Amino acid sequence: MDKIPTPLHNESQERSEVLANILCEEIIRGQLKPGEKLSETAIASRFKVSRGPVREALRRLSERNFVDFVPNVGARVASTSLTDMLHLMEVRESLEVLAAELAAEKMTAGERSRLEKLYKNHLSMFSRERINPYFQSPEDFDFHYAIAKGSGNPFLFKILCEDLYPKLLVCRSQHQYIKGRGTKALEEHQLILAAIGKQDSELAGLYMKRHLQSARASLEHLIEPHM
Amino acid sequence: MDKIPTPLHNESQERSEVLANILCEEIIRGQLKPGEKLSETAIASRFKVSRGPVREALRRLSERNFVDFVPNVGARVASTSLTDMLHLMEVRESLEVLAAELAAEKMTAGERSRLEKLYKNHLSMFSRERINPYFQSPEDFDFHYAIAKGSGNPFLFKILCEDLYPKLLVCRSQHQYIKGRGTKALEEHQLILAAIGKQDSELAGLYMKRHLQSARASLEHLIEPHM
DNA sequence: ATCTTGCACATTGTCAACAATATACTGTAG
DNA sequence: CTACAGTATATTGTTGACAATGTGCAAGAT
Repeated sequence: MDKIPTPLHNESQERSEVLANILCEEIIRGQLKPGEKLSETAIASRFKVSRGPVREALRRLSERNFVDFVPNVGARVASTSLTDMLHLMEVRESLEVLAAELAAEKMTAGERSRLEKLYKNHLSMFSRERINPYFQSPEDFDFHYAIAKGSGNPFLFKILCEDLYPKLLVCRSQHQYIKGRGTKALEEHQLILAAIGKQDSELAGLYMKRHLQSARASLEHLIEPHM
Repeated sequence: MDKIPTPLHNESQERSEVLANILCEEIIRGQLKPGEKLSETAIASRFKVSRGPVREALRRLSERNFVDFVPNVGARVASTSLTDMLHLMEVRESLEVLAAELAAEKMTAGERSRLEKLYKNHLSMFSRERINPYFQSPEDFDFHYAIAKGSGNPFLFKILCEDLYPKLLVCRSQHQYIKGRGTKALEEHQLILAAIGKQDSELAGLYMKRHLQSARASLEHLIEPHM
């Protein structure tokens, strides 16, 4: 017999997980503003659930640093500064160089061809609508996801894709940071792709380093004037 | 009026946090075996609290990957293989090189002298009781903590000190992995310390890389035979 | 003998009421 | 008018009961 799925009820997952995902999404999309109070009762009544699942969801988000949590006071949407973003990029750079090196060593032929297909899709997409800023678009992240996965290191993957990238997305939405490093980023991807194709680990790492360094540099330029 | 603090009640923190810390500690110490079931009711009655705080504590631990959690089934102590440990060391290496480089650039004179004092304590301690394996002892981690802190990058610090190190401790306890790389590790620390003292970022990174590579190598030797 | 089927049990998920703590307000003293 | 104290309110923390789901056992069919 078919189930009739309602937004929150009747799902196979537990409510607290669904809630955490929804709230996380809303924080990333900027619908929940940084510093905004996350009242348990308010959220509970909004989603028509009791406070129990809400509390568990908020605990999870706090563990992942999407909300600041103060005992007996409550949870607020974590606000991330541009300096935070710079720190994140610093860590990201170091980890993605490792990911690129490992990917060059360990990716299977199938994974490599899929990465190439991904790149070609992005290329044709970008040539059609060149206004669209490529850097840090969902497609840009796709490319980096694939490499993180290809590293074969599940911890590396988790830190990059489940911690760092979402956090960067939050930063971006909180600062309307939409950089149009389109063509340049694509060219850099091509170099990385080629190095991985040749299974040249050092080269892949080097190009990845340059790729992210230039991204970080353009971010630093954005910060300097404000100081 | 003075409060009479009972183990769990009357603390300033909330119970779920205290519980999470206790359970985390027990997992690290190996008192809770990998794969062991963590029944909510059992834990609740053991600590004389209701299941609510226990659930929240387990959610937190699951978010930090100390327990595997399956909805509607429950939580179990996460079991980590030696391969996991190798993956962790891979990530650690990359991040600590960054930390050492940043520490060399950014540590204040005060922080540097404190690091040196730390090292000298370890040195004298080790010369007294040289049986004690230094590598991965609490003291060894102290040194790395200080460098992670000195990097000035809070995210880097969090990943290293709150995610990676605890996870490594779990691995160690689950495999009785106690390596006695004592003198060698201390010598390596001295090189790192000197480089940081000279504020030579590249050199500090290089020595840190070698330090962790040799640690990882000795771990790999441990794994090979089992394959 | 082995595989299903159904029931009983145990465990987890959710809820609503109660207790403890923090916040906001109001009135008073300086 | 400002600063402080005390109280009222709102929010969070905890609890025990109830509902939903998963697990294991036992009886019967193949």
